[in-house]
Amino acid sequence: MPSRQFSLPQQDCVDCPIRHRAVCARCESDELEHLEAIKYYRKYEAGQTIIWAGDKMNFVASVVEGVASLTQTMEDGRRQMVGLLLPSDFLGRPNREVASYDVVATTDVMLCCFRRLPFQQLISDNAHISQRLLEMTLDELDAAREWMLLLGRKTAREKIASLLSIIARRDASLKELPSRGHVAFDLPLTREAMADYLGLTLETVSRQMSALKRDDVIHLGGKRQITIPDFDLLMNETGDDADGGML
Amino acid sequence: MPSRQFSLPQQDCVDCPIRHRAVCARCESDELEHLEAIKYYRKYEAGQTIIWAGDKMNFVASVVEGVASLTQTMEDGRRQMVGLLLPSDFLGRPNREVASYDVVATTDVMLCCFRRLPFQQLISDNAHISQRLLEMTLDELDAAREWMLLLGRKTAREKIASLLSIIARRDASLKELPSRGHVAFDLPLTREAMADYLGLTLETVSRQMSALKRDDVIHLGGKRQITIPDFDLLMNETGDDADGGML
DNA sequence: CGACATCTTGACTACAGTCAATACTAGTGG
DNA sequence: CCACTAGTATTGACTGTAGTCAAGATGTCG
Repeated sequence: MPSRQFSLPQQDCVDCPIRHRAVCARCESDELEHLEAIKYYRKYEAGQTIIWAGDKMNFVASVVEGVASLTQTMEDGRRQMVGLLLPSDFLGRPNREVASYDVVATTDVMLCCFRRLPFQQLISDNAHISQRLLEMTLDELDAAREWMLLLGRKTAREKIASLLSIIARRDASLKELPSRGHVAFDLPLTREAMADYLGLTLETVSRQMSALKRDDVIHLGGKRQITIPDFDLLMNETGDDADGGML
Repeated sequence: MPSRQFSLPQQDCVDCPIRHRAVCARCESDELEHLEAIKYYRKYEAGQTIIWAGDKMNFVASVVEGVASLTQTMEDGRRQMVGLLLPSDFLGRPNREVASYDVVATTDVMLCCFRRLPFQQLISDNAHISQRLLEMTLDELDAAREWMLLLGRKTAREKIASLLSIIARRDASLKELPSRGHVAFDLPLTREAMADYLGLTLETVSRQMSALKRDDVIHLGGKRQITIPDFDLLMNETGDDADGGML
């Protein structure tokens, strides 16, 4: 099957929606010019696999729009999502040729790609890029560890509540709305993707969603439109500290 | 309770056992001098808490000897280990004052500490250190994601087998022995610590250890001395690809 | 030897998984 | 417009793995 990805016309970095959060956040205008020279855009449709584990990757990229997931698969088909890539998140690893995980577009996705070798060169020359990349990697590591607590110790109900609160919160921060009181958002994941994320089966996800609805913690309009009447009520179900912890 | 940690006499970096794997691995001799100026050693006894989550940390450090664990605790006492620090691993996060996790010495531990502010200065000035730190952080992220697959999708038996194979392998690499065929090593973790690592209860850990013994996958001499008659047999129990995957 | 940690084993329970039937939704074509 | 299909989601009945509670066993150190 031929790839459906295609290139898009060059866009100006200064207009970029992720300009101040992505790996290029700290760059000055002359540094941006170097990046402009090696960047190109690619678009993927929802459901498309961007990279298979084991593939050779000749680029790294920032997610500009949409949601993608990193997934590990065992021989017998058991799957675990190990990362969720949102706008401004970084994809790929400098100095590594081969992808470690499957990367799948959960929604339509736009990537800002950099050819890997020139990008590696930039990293060793340019402190602003490598410092920002370090910072972002440390944040991802913190998120991965938070997730390990969820996978290892939380109940199914707590897992669902935690996932909803995470998505609600980042959705709010994107729209610059407060994440308290009444909150509404679109769920960009299928029940199966939620199950892969949470280490559950899709039946258990469905059951717990129904239970949270029955208990008026969430309301559903259609399958994907979520309304949370009281954000504190949801937070009580996550098992986390009431005050949001130290992160 | 007063801290039992104490400082030790200065040691020379060139004699350091982790010289070529730690955050200082890439440093030239003049760069080492800068590190020497801000470093000091600290020793902790097995069982001692090195840092509490929420504590202010005024240093970062490399583990020189011993094993320490990073643990997250929920309000109701449920605990999940989220990191295992071995010799050469890095502790602490530049640009962060407050610790995110409890750090506990599993065995006696020796740290090579750097005062945080001067170290941050070094990172922004010195590409060798920040590049090495980025590389180590990316490795830790990969390990965390491997661990997420274990927590989310593996059975209790597979979890135990995976943990034993991980410890066996790094023990072998430390002693520069092959990790195949007949292998023997000391388990540096209690049953409870294993349970915290694997997202299980200590009873389940004990039962599965007994089961693996019954099936001749492992032999026990005392509680902590593990012998593996055939490493491939153990690998078959981990649920991982036979060929060891792409990592 | 006795005291305390750690570990093992047993009986029972419960939470989430499995298998299967049914419902809902959106898209396609007659 | 409706019928048909395919993908997604819900619900039910049953099973099984790991958790809970509790009693003993083993090991270590004073």
